[in-house]
Amino acid sequence: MTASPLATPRTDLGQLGTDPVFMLIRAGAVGRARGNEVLRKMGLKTRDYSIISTAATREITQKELADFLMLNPSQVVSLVDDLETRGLVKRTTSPHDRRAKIVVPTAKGEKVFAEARERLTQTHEVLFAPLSTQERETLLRILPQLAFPADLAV
Amino acid sequence: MTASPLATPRTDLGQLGTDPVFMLIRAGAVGRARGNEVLRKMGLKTRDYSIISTAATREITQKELADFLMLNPSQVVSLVDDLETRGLVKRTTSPHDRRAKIVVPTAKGEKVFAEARERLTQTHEVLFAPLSTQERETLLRILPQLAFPADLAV
DNA sequence: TATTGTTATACTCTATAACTATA
DNA sequence: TATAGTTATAGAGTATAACAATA
Repeated sequence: MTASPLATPRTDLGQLGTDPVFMLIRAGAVGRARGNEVLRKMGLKTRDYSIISTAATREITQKELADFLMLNPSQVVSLVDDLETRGLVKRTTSPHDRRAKIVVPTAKGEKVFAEARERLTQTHEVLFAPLSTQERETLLRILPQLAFPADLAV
Repeated sequence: MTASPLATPRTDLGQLGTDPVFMLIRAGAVGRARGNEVLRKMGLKTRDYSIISTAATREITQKELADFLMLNPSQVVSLVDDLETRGLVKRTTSPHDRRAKIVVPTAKGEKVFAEARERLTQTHEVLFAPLSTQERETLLRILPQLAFPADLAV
């Protein structure tokens, strides 16, 4: 058999191997790849999941989704269009601001969300298997500070 | 003034706010955005930096770069083409395998790398400012395991 | 006047297939 | 036969500008 492409870097990572941002990006890419893989048979991508998941647990407008998920507003439009066509979410006009559209999951969307969430949680077991319980706790405490920096936007 | 788009999520993150992979992706995106911002005046992106940085500290072929950076081989071709045109790297044929091209930084490339590295290190000071010394150490110990999983490729 | 969502459009990034030269 | 690099091309993702409705 041929060696894993990841085996070599593991022994000699070079300068980037000490760059925390590079590793955050790569770790995220690994996780996203696994997520897309496991969601594919549901016809979803992690991007879709991020919309449904947020809409299912928070009242949120498209503008807020764009900020939260670091997407362009026009991207949110087409993502929500697609999810709406598939009957997973619907748009409702905000009672406080008739310009804003609140994205709400349908009953079907809730089911899909629950299943997708379950599948993704299983991938986490694998992804974070190398970490001790304490390391996982530390990571969960650290990440929000890096993912949502207090100082202004990105 | 208007509130930061990141202020709201900070108070109520919804379900994704507890998803470690989502936060890895977002933290990486925040870091990359800051990196691109600070490298822009050098005419570089973090993608270019990742090539130069690795070539400057390791003997590496284009194929290995593709695996290490999770890029398509054809992407590496055009990235290296561009860097070579700008006189920052050159290609040399591997003495062990005449198919393989080793990417080597030029003297100019070394200088650019050193300056870029300095600039990026400064952004890290800001990005990781919220973390204690111990948290930073833990993070640096954890990340390689997530970024370079032992089990096969992505 | 400014903002949300929308549309159209351009731009960048990524993936696929076919080719060459080497192995 | 298989692999590294290359090329051409298609597809997916992202960014920009203009507009209508609303604030």
